[in-house]
Amino acid sequence: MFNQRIKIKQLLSGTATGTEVVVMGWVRTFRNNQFIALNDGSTNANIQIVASLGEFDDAILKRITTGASLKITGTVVESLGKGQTVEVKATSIEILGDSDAEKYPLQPKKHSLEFLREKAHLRFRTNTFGSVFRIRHSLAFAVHQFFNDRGFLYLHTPIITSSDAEGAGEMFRVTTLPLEGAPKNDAGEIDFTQDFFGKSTNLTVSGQLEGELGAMAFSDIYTFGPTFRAENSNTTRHLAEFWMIEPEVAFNDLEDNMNLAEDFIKHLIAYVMKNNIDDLQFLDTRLAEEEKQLPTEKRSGLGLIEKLKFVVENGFERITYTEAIEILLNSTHYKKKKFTYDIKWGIDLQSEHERYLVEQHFKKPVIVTGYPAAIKAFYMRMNDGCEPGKETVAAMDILAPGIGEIVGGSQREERLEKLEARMNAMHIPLQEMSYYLDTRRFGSVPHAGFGLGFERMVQFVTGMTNIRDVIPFARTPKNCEY
RNA sequence: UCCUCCUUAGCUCAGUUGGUUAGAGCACAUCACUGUUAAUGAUGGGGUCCUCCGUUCAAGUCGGAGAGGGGGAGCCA
Repeated sequence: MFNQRIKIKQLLSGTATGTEVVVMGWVRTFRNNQFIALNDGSTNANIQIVASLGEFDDAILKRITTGASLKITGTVVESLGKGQTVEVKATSIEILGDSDAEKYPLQPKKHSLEFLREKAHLRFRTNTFGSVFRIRHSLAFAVHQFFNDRGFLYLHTPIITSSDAEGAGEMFRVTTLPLEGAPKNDAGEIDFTQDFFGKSTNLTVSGQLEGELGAMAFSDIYTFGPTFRAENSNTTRHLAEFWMIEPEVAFNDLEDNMNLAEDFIKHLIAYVMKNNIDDLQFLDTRLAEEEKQLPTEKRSGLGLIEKLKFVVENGFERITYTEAIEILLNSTHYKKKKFTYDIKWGIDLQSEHERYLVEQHFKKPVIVTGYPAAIKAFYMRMNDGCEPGKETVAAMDILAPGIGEIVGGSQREERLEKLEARMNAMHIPLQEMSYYLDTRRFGSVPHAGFGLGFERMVQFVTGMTNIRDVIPFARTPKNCEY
């Protein structure tokens, strides 16, 4: 058997001195022709391998370059140096893979995130991305743990869908028809009856509608899968391909929904704080150094770990849309005319408004409920007893410092007549959505759910400011490498 | 899609009112040193100044167009 190695994380967590070990990994630095900092991705901490002078051929030593992969056999010993408590005194060094020092792009120095973004296949080997992607993994695990512990069923909703009425954004078409000379029907339109599925299909923009179908049988379901939006969005918080978590719960109202979302977010953060504290500490330090470059007013004030701790330990602020508008209208920020966009009841809150509420006014996550019906999706439940012209829906958005909207959700409209009326008003074809309306026809129940953008959650927990740095291979307009 | 900023060595960046041979640190190579912590010291190699067009005696520097990237906005998660 080739692989009898010990992982560096395990080795560093208390292997007795004198133990014979095999370690494998990639060279981070090679100092003084004697000291190899070896990393295997299990942790940012390197194990120092000592290649004592005179014990190894120059031909081997020359091949120990940054990025090269090694198999080391040796003994765990107490370190004579100051930077580490233990090290491995090598008895054999095997070069598994050479790395041409002149051509290897990563150097033992700080690289810009922009540069590393273009070297996405190698950036995993850096401390920053090592930490980010270990945390991303932990968050994904914690998602499943949270819902499994609560008896939710993980429902796999389709990636390819024929439903185009969700209205969540521009869709990527899926077709096997030829680009040139696609078959046309009598009306001169492309004839999708000849397409692979016999109809027009797209990549999903949300699993919610299918999720609702599952919730109407299993009571509590969640989805966690890739989602695709063909929006021409060029921002630090949008991707064309991203992962979304969408729980859908029968018998829940809006308040249950908010409680679930808040518990969920707190669970994710607490899990990472428990299981990835060394990675968080690395990112915390990194962020603090980055913030030193910023002018005082742009600094966040709280360190990364402090911020996470604060979120876990404090309740999210809960306000209605109407209250939010009042707060904004009464703010000195508004009176000094510092908002670009006008504020009045009925507008959709702009980024600057959300940021003001979260970062200036409350300084913590805020849940805004009861948005005007006119600016929200058809499936959201109409609130009863609204003033005419000021109809609201049982929607809720969770706004987080630094990234804005992290969760969007609602209690769904379970009353068939009201739902149909709303769909008609919004020109959504009832015929195509007949399957969806069936849930309201046969044993409809109050239910609610939300969507959480997984990458935005990773951004929040890691403090990374650009969403392209929290997904292994980002897909954005005009960019689909790898 | 809109606004704005940027593009000089492998990387990070400097480059004066347009002026002669475009610099630094790191990286890389060679040598020295050898318990180093992004090792150190010496020496050396390394440039389509993003591309094209224009202004000028002269363009890395000024103007225009294009490409790529960053930040912000809209759309949203």
